[in-house]
Amino acid sequence: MNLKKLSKILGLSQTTVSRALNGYPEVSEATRKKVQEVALAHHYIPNMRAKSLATGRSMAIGHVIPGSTRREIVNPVFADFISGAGEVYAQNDHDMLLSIVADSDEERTYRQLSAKASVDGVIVHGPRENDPRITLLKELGLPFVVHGRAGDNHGDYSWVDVNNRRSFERATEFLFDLGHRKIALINGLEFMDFAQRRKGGYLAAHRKHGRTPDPELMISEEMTEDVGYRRALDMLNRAAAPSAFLVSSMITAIGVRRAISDAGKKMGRDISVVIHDDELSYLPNGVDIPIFTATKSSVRQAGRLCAQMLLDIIREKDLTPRHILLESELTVGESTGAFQK
Amino acid sequence: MNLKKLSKILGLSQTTVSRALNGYPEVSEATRKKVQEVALAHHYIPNMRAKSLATGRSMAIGHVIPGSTRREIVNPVFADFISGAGEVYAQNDHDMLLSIVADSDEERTYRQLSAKASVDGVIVHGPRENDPRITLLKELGLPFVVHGRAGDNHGDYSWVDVNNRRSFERATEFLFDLGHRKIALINGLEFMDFAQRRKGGYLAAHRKHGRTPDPELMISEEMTEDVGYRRALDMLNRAAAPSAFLVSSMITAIGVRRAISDAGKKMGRDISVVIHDDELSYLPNGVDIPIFTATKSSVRQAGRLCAQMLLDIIREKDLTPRHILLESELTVGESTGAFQK
DNA sequence: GTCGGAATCCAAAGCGCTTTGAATGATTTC
DNA sequence: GAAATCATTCAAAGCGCTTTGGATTCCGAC
Repeated sequence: MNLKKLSKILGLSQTTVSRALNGYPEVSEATRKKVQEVALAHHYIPNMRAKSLATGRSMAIGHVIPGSTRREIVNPVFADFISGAGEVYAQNDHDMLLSIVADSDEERTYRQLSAKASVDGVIVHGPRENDPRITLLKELGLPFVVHGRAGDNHGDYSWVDVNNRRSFERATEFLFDLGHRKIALINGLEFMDFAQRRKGGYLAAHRKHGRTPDPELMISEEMTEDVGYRRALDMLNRAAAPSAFLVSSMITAIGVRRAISDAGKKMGRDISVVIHDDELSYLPNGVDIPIFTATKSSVRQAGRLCAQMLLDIIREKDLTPRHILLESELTVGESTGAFQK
Repeated sequence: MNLKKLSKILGLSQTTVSRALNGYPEVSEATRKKVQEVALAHHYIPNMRAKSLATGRSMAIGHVIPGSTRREIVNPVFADFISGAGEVYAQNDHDMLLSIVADSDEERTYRQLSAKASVDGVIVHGPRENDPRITLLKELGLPFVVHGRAGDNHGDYSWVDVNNRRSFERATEFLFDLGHRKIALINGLEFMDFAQRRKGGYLAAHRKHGRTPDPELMISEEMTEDVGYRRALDMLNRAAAPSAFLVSSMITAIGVRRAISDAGKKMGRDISVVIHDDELSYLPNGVDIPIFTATKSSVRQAGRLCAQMLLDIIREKDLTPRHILLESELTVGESTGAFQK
């Protein structure tokens, strides 16, 4: 079923049928009703390819995910993010186009997405400091929203971010207040912007308390379970073992917890742990009482906000930068306690 | 830059330029070379909307994910799956279209996807027994591949699945051989096909050993960490506590491990655990020695196979059903040991 | 009566590509 | 040397929709 056939059935022109269905005022209410009925009865749904070509809008948003070296796609954090974004797209009748690409192909992918005209805008994931993608997208004139920020110069593009620096500063201070002095930081990959900010917060808190952190206690790696396990175990076996861990992700923290347990210690009593909790659906931080003390911020909600912001930008055709800075909530759970000599 | 301009620059017709770029033989090598050079120099990439309309192929594959009640999308297993599929799409110049929809809208979404012509085929996720989506897709004539199977009648559609029944039968027998008799099964949601098959394997092993499993030890729920924790803890506190757990997912197993630890027991010594390991990138089952004894099968690889199968079906225009049944590997880790009286 | 303007509707152009069917030279065949 | 063949190239139609720029009809107003 297509427009041509449908209008033949109705005895109307394609123009009128198209207008009737798209809510234009130049068509009488009587005919509009009739058209809608017949369209429904014949399961008529406009061919999107044709519609896109005619309108110049593809009604789709692109998400380009680094897939090989940096395995962002498999990061459960990402899954929750696109789940939130997808909700918004569904409500607004948009599609989500996912491209999983090797790092080296990233620029080419964006260029293609823009030239092929298969999307109306993109969400940029996992920004690094001074991320080249941002310059590229501005040059291409393709609307975009960054999930996170890319370095200090973040006034001239749109983004949604968590106040990572503040979160980790507070978390570190919280541990200081409990009496901890040797606090390990198990962070995400060095070149990720959020990791830099979190480190910044961690360092700021140390400065404030007049202390220099032990560089051996600060590590930056991919946020997998086994990294958390191995690194924490290593640290716990050192002479200058930490009494507390500040961990960038729930996944890594699960590894840290395993390490603590394997080292014969008890989390919350012998060793304190504070995590950043993205409120992952499949890894909730306890049900009534939080398992981990955490700086909490829903990444699913961030996905919703990014998507909504991008759709607004596209609809309003207004590229002036918008920003949303989310504050995390510090929730105290069972994984922290006063420092035991 | 578009075809029209490009052909004007070249002093050729659109026909010739199009053919030169698409590798048709009716164009001399000299002109083809020239065309390719100029196209590259001007960053010419054909507009996909127009190309789709003209060819009738959208070069995109749809993945429809239940998003609200059943939160499949946020299942980390899913993330690894689409990562594998995405690889194959990228190699074959296809896009991935992700639709996250409420369960109630699922049928409508498939109809739309088909009518809107925005995809050339779809992957069906999380099949239930006698899944209505399969009938629908056949009726619509939209090529598809199911990840998993939907009940016993699985000869007449294409699928890629793990031999779940056999996996869990072997795993159960493995525990029997170690002397365990009270074996708990912490399974996925009842109506999911894979959960049924795993239960089937678990029951078959029991029958073989002439034992009836305690129904209180068999649970079916969403595969989150906290479900694993709460259910395992409940069971461990019962009079007739199990000595071993058979767990459907790494995520749930992490909760089970936490419960065992909280119950003051040691996994591998006091309580044995066997899991199904989908080889999730962010939750690897140990690096050298496996943490958990597991029936192992890479879901990322399953994603690759599904994608490749679907692309083949579309390319060959041959809808005759194809099947791949993957066998899992039983790897013995540190989470199992002989039954201690 | 005629005119102007609403209210409806329509024919046809256009979105950027592929593809059919035909034209143009160049080359071969008899 | 004319006819037939081949290698290249092109003009134009078509994919299914939107949208521009009229047409047509029907009114009340003058």
